[in-house]
Amino acid sequence: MIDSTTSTSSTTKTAVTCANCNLDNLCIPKGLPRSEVGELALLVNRNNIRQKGEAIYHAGSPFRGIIALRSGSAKLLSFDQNGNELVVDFILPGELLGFDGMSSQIHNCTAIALETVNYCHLPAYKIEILAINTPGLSQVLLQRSCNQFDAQVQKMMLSRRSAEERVACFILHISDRLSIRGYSELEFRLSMSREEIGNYLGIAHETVSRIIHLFQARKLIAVKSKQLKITDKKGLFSFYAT
Amino acid sequence: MIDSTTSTSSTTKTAVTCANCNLDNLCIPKGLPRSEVGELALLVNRNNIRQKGEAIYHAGSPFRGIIALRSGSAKLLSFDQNGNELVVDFILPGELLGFDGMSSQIHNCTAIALETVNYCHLPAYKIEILAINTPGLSQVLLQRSCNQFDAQVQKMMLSRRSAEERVACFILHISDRLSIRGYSELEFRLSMSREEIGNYLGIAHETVSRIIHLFQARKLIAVKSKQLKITDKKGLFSFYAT
DNA sequence: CGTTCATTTGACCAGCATCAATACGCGTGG
DNA sequence: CCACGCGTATTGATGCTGGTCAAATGAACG
Repeated sequence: MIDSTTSTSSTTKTAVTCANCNLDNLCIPKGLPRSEVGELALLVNRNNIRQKGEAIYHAGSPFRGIIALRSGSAKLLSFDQNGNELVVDFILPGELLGFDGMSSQIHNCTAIALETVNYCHLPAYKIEILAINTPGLSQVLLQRSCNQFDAQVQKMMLSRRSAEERVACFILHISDRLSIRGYSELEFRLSMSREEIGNYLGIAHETVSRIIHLFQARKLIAVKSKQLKITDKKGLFSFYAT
Repeated sequence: MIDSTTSTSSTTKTAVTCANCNLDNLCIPKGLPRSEVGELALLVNRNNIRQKGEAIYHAGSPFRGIIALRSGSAKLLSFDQNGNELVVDFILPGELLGFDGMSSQIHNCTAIALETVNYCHLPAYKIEILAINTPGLSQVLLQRSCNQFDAQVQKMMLSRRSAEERVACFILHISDRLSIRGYSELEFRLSMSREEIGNYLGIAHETVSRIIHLFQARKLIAVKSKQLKITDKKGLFSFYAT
């Protein structure tokens, strides 16, 4: 649940606002004029914390606004009628979250922290205020939400491909997203389990294991538990060029 | 391509505006106060026509705005790196189109008419004007675009299910969408080919044929070429309840 | 009335799910 | 510091779903 009363106040250390946040080129303010970033900063709740396994919001709960992950990662889940989890997406630092509740004002997905997360929260009612005072923000949010559309098309593409191609693409996609945010693109930690990867990609977790093993045998990657190192990016890439 | 110079002027018959259009509860104006609908009506290009097989816009072309289908249907395509078509969605009368270009200002999908279509067009630059004068519109567009997100989650669900379940769900989904728009929910024409259905559902067109045959044998549906009649809706429905 | 494309139907087999057993990693407590 | 236990990951064996190839039938259109 989004609940600012559980937030750690940011006044205990140097105040971080949107204008000086290290994510300011990735997060909501991207593309906003500097003056409007200032206005945005006044409306955002910062330093919300969730531990691994805790929910950021639940499916069925009312939409409370848009969330920007500052650190840590999360998974976005949906459930089928039998209660089976479906991993809709993984959310990495600097990425936005919450669009699944904007249409109906009720979330149809659940967001769970995969490790300790720290996030900012732009409350829903403030979005409406901003839409009037800060027309640029509406545009930015609209573009961001349509970004999700682009991402979904990519996912559909993947669902037509072989299990090997899906895993290769998954690894490269995570790598890309991390590198945009300043992390190493060749060596990182997969914060999600094999099961969650399989669920996300639509393949069995055993298949994920087998393919990761195969990629190691082919010297494309080196894996130690959740730590992953890409040793032959071109080799991995060649999977979806064919 | 969106090009209002090829439009048939609406002045030749009784002027249809957003306020008296029979789709006004489904299209962009849904949820807008009446006064704002009037403003919207002034900015929309009406009566754009495309014949079967013609493109409404192409992937790679600049985003020109949001489109609302007044009649006819269309398919939204993407292409993989080998040039294979991927049917991203089918668009039915009263539904909106064009969000795939909003994020980057370049369309990453191609929209093709499946039969003669008549559509309205809200130009991109007018969206920005409206965002200032008509704050409600931004909200509506934002909600609509996030609707797409919800729809994509449903599609991901489908991609985990068996071919039979996918076809059953596809038929029921089309039925629902048509009935919302006042068409018969039990008898309608599938304007797309088996190939396109298969492409959309991620299965081979032969499999689509086989399953449609199977459903007929089980008395769930009656099919004559592209004409389809649902004879046992509950039976079809039971597919994704299990 | 023939040409062309869409659809149907059949036969075969590959990819991946599923089931099962084992190994590994990690935290807990002795 | 090691032993135990539980969850995650790996690895193997088997079978089914649905893809692919091929041929036949049907529909649309000039």
